Amino acid sequence: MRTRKQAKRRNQSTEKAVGRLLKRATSRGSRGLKNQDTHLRQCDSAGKGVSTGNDNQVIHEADTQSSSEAKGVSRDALQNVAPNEKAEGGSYQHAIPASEDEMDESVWEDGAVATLKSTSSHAEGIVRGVTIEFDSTPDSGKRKNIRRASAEEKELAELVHKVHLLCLLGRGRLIDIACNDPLIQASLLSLLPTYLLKVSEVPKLTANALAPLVNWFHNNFRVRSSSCADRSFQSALAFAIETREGTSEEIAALSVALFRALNLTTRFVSILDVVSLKPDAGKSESISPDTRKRGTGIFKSSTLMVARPNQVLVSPGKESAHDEKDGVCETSLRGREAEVGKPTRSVSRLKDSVIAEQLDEKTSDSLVCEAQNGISGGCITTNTGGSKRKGDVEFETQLEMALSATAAGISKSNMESDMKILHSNSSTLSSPFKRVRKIGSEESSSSFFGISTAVGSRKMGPPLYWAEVYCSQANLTGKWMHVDAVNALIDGEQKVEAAAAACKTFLRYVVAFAGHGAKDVTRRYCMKWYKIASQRINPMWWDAVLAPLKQLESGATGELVHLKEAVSKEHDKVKTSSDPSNVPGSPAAEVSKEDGENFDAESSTRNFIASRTSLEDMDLETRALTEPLPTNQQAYKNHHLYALERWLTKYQILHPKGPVLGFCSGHPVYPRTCVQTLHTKERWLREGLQVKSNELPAKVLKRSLKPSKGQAFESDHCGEVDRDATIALYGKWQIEPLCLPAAVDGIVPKNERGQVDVWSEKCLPPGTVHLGLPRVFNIAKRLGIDFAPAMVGFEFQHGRSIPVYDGIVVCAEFKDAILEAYAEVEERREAEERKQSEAEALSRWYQLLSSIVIRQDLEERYGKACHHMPQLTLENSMKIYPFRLVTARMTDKLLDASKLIDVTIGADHEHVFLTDDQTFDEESSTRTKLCRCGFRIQVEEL
DNA sequence: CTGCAGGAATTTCCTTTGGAGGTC
DNA sequence: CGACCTCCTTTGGAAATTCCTGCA
Repeated sequence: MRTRKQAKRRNQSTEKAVGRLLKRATSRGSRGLKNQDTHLRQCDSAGKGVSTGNDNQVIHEADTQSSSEAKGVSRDALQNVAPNEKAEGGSYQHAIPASEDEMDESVWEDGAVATLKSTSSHAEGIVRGVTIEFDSTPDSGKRKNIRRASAEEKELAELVHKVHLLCLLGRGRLIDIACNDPLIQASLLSLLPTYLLKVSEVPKLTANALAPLVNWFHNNFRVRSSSCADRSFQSALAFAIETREGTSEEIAALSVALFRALNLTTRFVSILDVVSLKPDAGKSESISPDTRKRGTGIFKSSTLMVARPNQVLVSPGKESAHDEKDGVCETSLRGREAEVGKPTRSVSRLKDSVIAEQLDEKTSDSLVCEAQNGISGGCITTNTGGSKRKGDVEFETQLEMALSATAAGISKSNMESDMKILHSNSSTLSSPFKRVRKIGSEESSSSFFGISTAVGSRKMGPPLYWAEVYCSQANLTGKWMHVDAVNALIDGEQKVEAAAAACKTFLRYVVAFAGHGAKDVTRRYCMKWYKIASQRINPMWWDAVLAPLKQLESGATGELVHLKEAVSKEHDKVKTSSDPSNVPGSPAAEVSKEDGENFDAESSTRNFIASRTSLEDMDLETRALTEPLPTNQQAYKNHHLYALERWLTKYQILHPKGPVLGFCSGHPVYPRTCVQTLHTKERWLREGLQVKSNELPAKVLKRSLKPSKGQAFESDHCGEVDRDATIALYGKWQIEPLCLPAAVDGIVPKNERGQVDVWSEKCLPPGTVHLGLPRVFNIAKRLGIDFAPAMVGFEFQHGRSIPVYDGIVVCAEFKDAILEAYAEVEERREAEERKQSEAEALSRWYQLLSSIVIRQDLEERYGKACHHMPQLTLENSMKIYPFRLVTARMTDKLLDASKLIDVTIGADHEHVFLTDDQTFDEESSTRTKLCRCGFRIQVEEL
């Protein structure tokens, strides 16, 4: 729109200029054209897009003029140039502008003229530096970028995304395998102080037990940014052990190897930082390597800087909570020191460093203390002693939320009472919204309370790799514990998302690798699934890819877990709560179903044995069902769990309309499972379903009948007769399997158009078959069998939708008879066709050879002087002699066409082509035959 | 600076049941 | 005279998606 407006404005100004041109007659006649010229050049520059921008930049740098001065300079420059013009032509001295508008215009025009005419390099430079295109360039450049990605580009981007995913999966497996390397594990064990070896002996593993180990590791291994790409990952790991430093990937892998060496069930977890699924996102993504590089650079140095103070501050064998706390606090300190120490490149780094310096000026001690105070609370709640309790609490809240999200009956009363209270308390609708907001903020503040300012700031790189250690005692059911040895973080799964987000890394795929397999554990780390859902690949594909890997992973880590009765009950609850949410086609729902079944089987025994895998699946599923309500309305547009009525489409309805799960901006939030897609009767029919009798339409749409161009006037006269045409829509619950009238007495039941719509086999009336054969209706007609044309769809041609037919529908009893007759007829037809084509071939050969004979005849009669006989080929002989030249006299001389291939009769001489005189050219597959008389013929062999 | 809401631009999806004129 | 073939104006409008802008 804006573009059009601008174009319009430009046109208007051009028109004005043309008008003036006409008024001012000859002296300034070129003005309007020049103006147009300028516009053209502007357009050109717009077309150039980026390159123009660069040019300008170059000019800009050369001039060392700020853009704000450009206008002023331009005028000055032009004024400077003007005298030259005067001196040369002098005709411009009358061009004193009468108004502001005109002055601007003259400046533009003269600018262009001056650029063209000026010979002084200095002036040229200035003028060029001020070239008018400058103003238009950024705008046009921006506009050029707006161009949408085509379907092809999207497809390509998706392919690239998939390939990248597969590569990263492969990489992850590679690392996982390297972590199992006995040599690497042994080397790590040899470095480990003996007091830490006892970790493996702890029967009931918790986060606390891991803390000293993680701290030791963190203190002894540092992150280096650059990697040596040449060597294998195993040797890179060995080198990293030797030097005690490596890439964050290597360090994380080493931590995994160490844990595995200690007999801990451990996974290598990685964020698959895959290229975007959206083609245009490549542009924004292209920045990300920079950020990444920057991040890792700082990260690396920060870690380097930390090592020392860390050793001073943290003594091994301390209480885990303190260790953890110190570790975290120091990360922030590290970042600060790193910034001071490193030269800065980008603006943000500059900012960071400024802040860092400011921070540095403060007393670092107090800072550290503050940080410690701030963080320790979170750390303690997260990690010390409370991990078990916290897990329980989490589990309970999640269960509650799952129930409220899905099981309508249970939570409805509570919800209603809540609503009543809310409504009685406030007259406005905004209050429920406020409440939701408040809850949300409380939640977020509490859950992220423990986040260190460093993890999740840009000072550190995105946490791309970490380990997951199975802690049997971390939860009632056992838990996969997030262990980030690089950043000395344990059980910080909630912090990962924020940390990644701070580094502009999307948490789209978090994959855990073990036992040569892999499992998607994104749910554990991603709290806002709706934000990443659209950035992930089609889940069907992803699940299919992961299925075999998941099995491998499960085989390696999925030991059986003995559960207490209480736990199993809770899981039953989870199962029931997840059942109503089973949306067909949603893989998550399918998983939950399977789990439910598994669990049924398992809980039937008294011991309640479940595998770690199924427990984890259940945990992830619970998380999937317990996402907090988003606070912004737009998040509900494609939210997998919740829906707002305002985002429903024309063909959607809420059924049942409730329960209300909360409010967003005053709008009630419903479970997504209540959203039903409606269809017309015809549409349901297409799927082999029909609307139950006596069902009223769930929704009635007004069809806006478009009056066609010819009818436009008529409709004016007729008023709004056609306007109240409606479309009746029905929902899934109003549908039953299609029962069409069965075929009776060999008569096919037909629709009002005398045909059968065969959208699928389901749409066939009972007792009939679809014979999708060409020309079969002739047979049925001939045999006197009742049939109906089978319409299989529509295609658009010339602005109309045209039904597409494919064969016929007949009663099943006639199928064999028809097929038999059809085969017979088709055989006859084919024989006929073959005969025809043979006859045609024969006739063509005949024509060809007659033409050759004619030629020969003519040659002999009139072309005796011509000694060298031109080569006759099939092609040019056909070109030379049109078929109609074949005369009756010639035809007499022609024998059987098949014989004529080898023997051609001339007027007085019969050519004989002996096999000895034949040559064959392999390349062109042509055989050259020679008669003793010198006549030569080339024949293409097939 | 970031996130959100609303609007504009653009793409995708859904709908849908030829006929006049010429030739054989 | 009827069967068959060819050509004609390219859907087209609503929903969904994406991008931009202004605002808090």
